[in-house]
Amino acid sequence: MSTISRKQREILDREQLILRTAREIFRTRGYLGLNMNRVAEELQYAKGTIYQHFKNKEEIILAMAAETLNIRTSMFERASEFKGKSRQRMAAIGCAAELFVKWYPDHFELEKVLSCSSIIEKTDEKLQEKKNAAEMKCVSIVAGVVRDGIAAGDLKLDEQTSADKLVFGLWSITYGGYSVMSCTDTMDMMGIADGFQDVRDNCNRFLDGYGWKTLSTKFDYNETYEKVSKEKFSDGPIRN
Amino acid sequence: MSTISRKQREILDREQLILRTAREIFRTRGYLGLNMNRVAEELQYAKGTIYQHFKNKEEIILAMAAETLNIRTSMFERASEFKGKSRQRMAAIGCAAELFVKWYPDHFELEKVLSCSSIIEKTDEKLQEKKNAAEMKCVSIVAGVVRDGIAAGDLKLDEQTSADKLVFGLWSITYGGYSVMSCTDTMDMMGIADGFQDVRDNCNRFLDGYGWKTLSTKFDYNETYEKVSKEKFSDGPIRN
DNA sequence: GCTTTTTTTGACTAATGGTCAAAAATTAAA
DNA sequence: TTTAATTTTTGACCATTAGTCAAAAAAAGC
Repeated sequence: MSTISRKQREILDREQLILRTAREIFRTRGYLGLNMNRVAEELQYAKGTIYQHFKNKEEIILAMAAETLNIRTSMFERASEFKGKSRQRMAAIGCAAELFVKWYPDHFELEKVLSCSSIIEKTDEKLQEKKNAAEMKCVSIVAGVVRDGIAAGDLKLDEQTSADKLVFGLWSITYGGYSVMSCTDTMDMMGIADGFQDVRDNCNRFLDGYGWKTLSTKFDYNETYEKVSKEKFSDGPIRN
Repeated sequence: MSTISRKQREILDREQLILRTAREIFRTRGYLGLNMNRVAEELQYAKGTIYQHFKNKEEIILAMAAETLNIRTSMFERASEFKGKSRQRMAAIGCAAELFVKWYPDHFELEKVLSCSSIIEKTDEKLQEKKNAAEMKCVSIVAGVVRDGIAAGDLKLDEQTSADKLVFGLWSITYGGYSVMSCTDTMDMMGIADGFQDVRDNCNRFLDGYGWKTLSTKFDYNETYEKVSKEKFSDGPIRN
């Protein structure tokens, strides 16, 4: 006999159902096309029932983002377990980040919406913290590899440079790069043809700048990407 | 005798008035707090009159962004005229970018809103192109300095690296960095105290990675920032 | 002056957000 | 099994905002 009733289970399952449906609506019609009426109609529930689960559509979006961020976390975790020198493990995480963007292209759109302050302000702080926690985990995985690099003597940071600053830099290059990529106009304008490759290379040069061994000018990290992709992520995206 | 009538002038001026008012509303109440009713009420015009100028609030936001982007362009132009070696001129543009973010903090919020595809899709393509043109100018100023660096022999790029890729990288670091900074939660999470300094440093290390002379490990570019700030931007923000 | 053209207005419809009392379903007690 | 108490669901309802358009007002032309 389970600890929760059949009804309770039903309600819990419905939460997933709502998120799945909302994801589909968001994917096809975007932020402005997603609304509580439509979700309710699609699922053949009354509007009030949906409101029992989420205060507003912004909370649905936040919950969806938290969901995919958790997937990203597990991808980062898996990547960080790649066997190799510290900088190769960093490249492995880069590979995970790249695959994540390719596999879950909608996630970025969610993030962009949630970055608007008047939108995120409509959501409950508790829910925000859930998303932050997921992001935090990702950050700490990256920071862990940086620290491993330092411990192994592959990377030496001076007084002014903290491991966090380096993580911040990588975050900026990838987040910024993928953001710019999501606007084709800007990409054309900049004359960037293969954004993914350029983000890789820019990360590498950045790490070269901090002198993290082995420098990308001495070692082809694209090979590592290939290897990680095969070894760790050959199953393809996790669907839920 | 002017070529346009008094009435025509009045209408043209009102466009500015609308943008100024909308900016104030957007600044205090954000995307969701800005609406055509409020703008009309604030200006004591009928709603229909506002609609004569802008199809919807998204177009107002786009127009505001184009306006501030033009200011940024002129700041970049001024910075690129700084007398010094190529890499110092690049630092000068970094200084301009930093001051722009500090002086016009609302602009980033506009950009975040406009990065949401379902929002930007509501606007007229002609208007989008106006904003893109302003951004394009900024990009080409940066690309110009990169090319100058190559011409002067301060920077040597290999086969796989185009000047554009380098610009893309700088764009990613600054855009990504400032984006992350605009969310205090993420900053705390990452343990970043002085984001502006870290963006500077990360840009420098990135350029070091590409070997752009003089390396930041050999030269203090913070001094250049100071100098540029005094020489080129001592008047403070342009208000309109 | 009068006529034509342009501009402004705000009442109107439509769509969405969000609430809540009543109805239906479920669970607990007798 | 029946009845009472509790929980969940429903959709009518109100408020807000988007967007339209015929009529009124203002401006321009003659």
